[in-house]
Amino acid sequence: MENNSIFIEKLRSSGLRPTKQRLKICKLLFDRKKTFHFTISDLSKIIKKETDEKISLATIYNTVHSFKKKGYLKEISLNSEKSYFDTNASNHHHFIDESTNKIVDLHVDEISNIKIKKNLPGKKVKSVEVLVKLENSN
Amino acid sequence: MENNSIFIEKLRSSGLRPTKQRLKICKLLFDRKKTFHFTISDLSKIIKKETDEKISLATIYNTVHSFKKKGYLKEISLNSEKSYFDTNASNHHHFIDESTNKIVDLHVDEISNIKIKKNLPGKKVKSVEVLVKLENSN
DNA sequence: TTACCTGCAAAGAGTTTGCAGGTAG
DNA sequence: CTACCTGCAAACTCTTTGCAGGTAA
Repeated sequence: MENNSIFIEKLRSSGLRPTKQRLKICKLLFDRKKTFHFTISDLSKIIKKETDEKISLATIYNTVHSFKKKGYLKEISLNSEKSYFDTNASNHHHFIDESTNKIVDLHVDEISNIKIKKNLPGKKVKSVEVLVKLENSN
Repeated sequence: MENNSIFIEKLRSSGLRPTKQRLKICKLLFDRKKTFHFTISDLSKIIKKETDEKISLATIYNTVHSFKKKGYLKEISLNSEKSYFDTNASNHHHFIDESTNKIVDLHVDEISNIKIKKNLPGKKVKSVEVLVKLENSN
């Protein structure tokens, strides 16, 4: 499949064979400048719209989950019926606008340094995620 | 229904009539010293165990959601298949132990003050929620 | 050729809804 | 008496799984 070598490598390192469907998913997710926040059904709809084909849910789920496990995608902790994923896998936080349900990134240098003063025996901090909920300021 | 006046008031102020089932739910949720973190199915199982009766899911959902809307319960933003609720409705944060899925409160004075340095036009901050993910430190 | 992949459809899990009979006010 | 409530079951949504035919290596 020609010269999508970056995507092929991403797939292989995630334990996945590079197939036509998965390369399509890669292109949609990673061939963009800005962070992309999506749900599985968003992704499925975009695929159907942009191409005329449709990739089955099973394939989308397994590809997205493999990328998440490998660290190429991050899952966002919202309280929502759906799972949201983020193509920005670096350490950062989120705004969620509750009037529109839009998610916006909040970089670590846009928030004061966070220090946890309590710790639980036998446990260590794996990650600290901040969710800033927004509402209209009318 | 005798002297459960606090619960009756909680229900009425949430727009709900005080019924036997709802008073039972109130007792389980609010008649305790420590914060209680639960899912709807946890609550349903506890009711079945503690009493010999069973309250239908419809009733549990509508009562819990009314309490949440009124601000007596908080919903916790985890990325989980289920919704978690918290009987501590004050401003605070959470630890989530990913090896056991246990939730522990993190009080605001146990974390450094958080300052958001970015703001979005026309929006104001409604809440800031911190989720600290834990893993075993062995 | 072999192991893995795809698409489909069915199955699961959590949540919501419609409805007929029951209860608070 | 009326409006609201309960329990049940069906419906919905999102996600996962099983399987038969297809494809990468």
